[in-house]
Amino acid sequence: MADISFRVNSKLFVRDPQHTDLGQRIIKHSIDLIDKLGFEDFTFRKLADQIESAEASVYRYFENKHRLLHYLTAWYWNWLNYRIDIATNSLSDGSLRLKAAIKVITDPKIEDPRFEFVNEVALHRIVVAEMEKTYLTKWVDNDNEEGLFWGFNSLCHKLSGFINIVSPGYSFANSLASTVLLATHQQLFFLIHLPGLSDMKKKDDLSVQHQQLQTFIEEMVFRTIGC
Amino acid sequence: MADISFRVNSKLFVRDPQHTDLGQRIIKHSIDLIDKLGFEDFTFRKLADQIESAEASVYRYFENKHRLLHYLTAWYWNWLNYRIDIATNSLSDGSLRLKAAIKVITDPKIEDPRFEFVNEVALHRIVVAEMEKTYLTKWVDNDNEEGLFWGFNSLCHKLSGFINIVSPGYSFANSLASTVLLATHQQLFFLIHLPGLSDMKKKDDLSVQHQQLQTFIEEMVFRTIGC
DNA sequence: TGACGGCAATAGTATTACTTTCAAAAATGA
DNA sequence: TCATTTTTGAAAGTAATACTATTGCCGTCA
Repeated sequence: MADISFRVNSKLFVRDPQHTDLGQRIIKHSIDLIDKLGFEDFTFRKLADQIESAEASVYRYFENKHRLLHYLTAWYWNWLNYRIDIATNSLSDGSLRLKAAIKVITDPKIEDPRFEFVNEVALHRIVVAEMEKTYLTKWVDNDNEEGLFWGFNSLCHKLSGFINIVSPGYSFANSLASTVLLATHQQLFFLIHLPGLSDMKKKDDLSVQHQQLQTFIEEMVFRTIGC
Repeated sequence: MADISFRVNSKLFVRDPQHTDLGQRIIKHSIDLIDKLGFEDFTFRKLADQIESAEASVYRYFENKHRLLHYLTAWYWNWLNYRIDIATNSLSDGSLRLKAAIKVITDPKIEDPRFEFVNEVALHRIVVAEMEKTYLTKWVDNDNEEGLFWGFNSLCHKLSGFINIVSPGYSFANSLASTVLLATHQQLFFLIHLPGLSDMKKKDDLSVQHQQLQTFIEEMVFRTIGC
């Protein structure tokens, strides 16, 4: 198996967690713990207990828990970006590429054996439930200057690039792309917690839900840009 | 001037703030303070200092600051709902009604003299910056059971009702409506803080920005539902 | 051997969200 | 108008949290 890892913005961490045993345990167990407790109830103390280390040791890898959330979501966006590359690089037709990208974004997430210490299924749940908290803060402008949103930005621009190839005259490719990325995850949140805000149904099984989601998003994109 | 007020879910407060002097001061100054400090840095202690009252007194009106945010956002959604009613009740054509509703949602917000102790311009900024925090919590399921999202739900269903009149066969009216309501506010956030995610430009003046926003949303809705 | 990086352990700080208690003030109502 | 009830203010207290600071140990590598 190829030994791959994403280059994430070094501002996201104090010390790169990918290169040490403790760092990898921090990533792995923080995903499990945030998924289990929710981000608010998650603390570095609880994480340290879980990995049988000390609170101060976690702070040597991440400045605070907010930056750790940044790191995890950035990793997720990079992962989607990478999977879109794989799914689209053999396709030459613009519409097919856009369609393939939407499929990667809306498909149910399964574990990716290429990344050992990341549970992608749990991480996807975290992104659905907590992602907006990366930017709904008073630090958003500073965080953006430091490039902490590079992963999301980059994915967004990949999508808007695809959109503009299919429909060069469309004026709102970035807005549509960001709306689509957010809506995809928000609709999954609504489906579970606020079902009146979505048309997908809880009772349907996962694959049916995601099929409906894909249809909703695909129709919205292709009709909006005029195809 | 007509003395009107919205009936909000009584679970939103401990004691109805609309009926007492202290309650009205809490509403007025909490809007100003949250707008100024952001929701995280806003505390009942600071609010009490501002209105020259006591922290415990504020707790007699709202169980906690999270419920106060619920109250303010619910008020905002009710306000939009009410203004959509006014803007559409003379229109009989479905497309025109939908268009008018979108205009109310995307138009710049100005102060509404019908509501004395609410600064709608500041409240709109709060909704743009903090709204998602009403449901991105571990209490979301309980809050939903208690009907705390009734205001947003109701607005969403009004919009999806309009959508279904224009296009009865469209299957995702609720999802499209919720996506539109969120996207409208999120794009305004991006425009200010993460401009790479939107196509509206900071340098444009307010009315141009909102004109672009309206065009973006209107195109998205009408093309998606097939008109 | 010894300098150094990495880690554990402990204690400590400032802030926050919220509660409790009690007395004073204001509104109410007979 | 006077007694009663309700509402408010003031002050203190509690538990949890996010984060910091310090110290000293252990293993590695020059």
